[in-house]
Amino acid sequence: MLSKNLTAASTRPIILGVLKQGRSYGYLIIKKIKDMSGGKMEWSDGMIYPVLHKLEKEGLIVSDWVMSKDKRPRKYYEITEKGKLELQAEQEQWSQVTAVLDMVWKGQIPKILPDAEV
Amino acid sequence: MLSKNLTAASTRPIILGVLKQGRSYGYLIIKKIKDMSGGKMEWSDGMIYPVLHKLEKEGLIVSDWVMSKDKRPRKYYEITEKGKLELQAEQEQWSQVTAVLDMVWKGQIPKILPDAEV
DNA sequence: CCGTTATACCTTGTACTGCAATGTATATCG
DNA sequence: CGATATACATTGCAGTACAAGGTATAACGG
Repeated sequence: MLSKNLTAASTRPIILGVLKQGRSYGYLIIKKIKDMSGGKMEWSDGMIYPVLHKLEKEGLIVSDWVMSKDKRPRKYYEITEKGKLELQAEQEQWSQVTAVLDMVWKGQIPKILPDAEV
Repeated sequence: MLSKNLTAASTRPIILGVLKQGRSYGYLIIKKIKDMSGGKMEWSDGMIYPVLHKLEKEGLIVSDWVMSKDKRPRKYYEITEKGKLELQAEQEQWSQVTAVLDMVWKGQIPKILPDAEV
C-alpha cells in the first residue's frame, strides 16, 4: 500500500507514460498499471478519472469516444505534444528526487557541521 | 523546482534518512539537503518544522534542546527505532513506484488489449 | 554604532486536493 | 437470475502543505 502522497505524485507521470506508448482508455490503463507493478498498485475509478479529466483540461491529453466491438462506448485518451513535454519535465524532477533518495538509502549524507564547530 | 506532490512525498524519507546517519537540527538538515541536491532542493523553515513536529508526534524521532558553542539554543532531532522501521517501509514503497516509473521512462508498457480484441 | 546577513525556531490560515463511495449502464458467465 | 466484469462519472470533505510572518540573537562590514 503506497502512501497517499507517493501515489498522488506518481499518478501523472505514469498515466502520461502509458499514453505516450499508445492511446488507451481508463479501464485498460488501470489494468496496465496493475500489471506493471506486479499487482501492487491498484488504482480505482475514483482515482484515475479525475486525474484524466484534469490532464485533458490542461491540454496534456485529448480524448474521443469510440464504440468497441462489443458495443460498449470507450473514451480513448491520447497524449499531446504538450503532454510529452510535461512528461519530460516530470522525468527530470523524479531524477532529482531519486538522486537524493539514493544517497539516503545508501547512507551517504554529507557531514556538514554547524559553523561554530568548523 | 519540484512539484508540490513530489516534494511532499519525499520530505519524510529524506529527513528520516538524514537523521539515521546522525542526529541533527532543522537548520542544518536544510543545509544538508541543499548540498545533497546540488542546490536544487531549497526547503524553507515553514516547510521543514511542521514535518519535524509531526514526525516527533508520531514517535518516529525525538528531540532535545542543546545550547551550542555560540550560546544559541538548538533543537536536536534523533531517529527512533520506530522511525527506522518507517524509513524501511518508505524505501520499499519508493522502490515499487520507481520500478514502475523506470518502465515508463523506458517505454516498456505492457501491450494489454481489451477483451474483445484478444 | 548601525544596517545587513546569517543563524535558529515557531505558527497558522486557507487554498488546494485526493479519492472512496456512490452512481449509471450493460455484457458475460455459471 | 445473480454475480462478475466491463466502462465512465461525480463529489463532499477530511486532510494538508507551506508561504508568510513572527521572535531572537550573533557575526560582519562600513
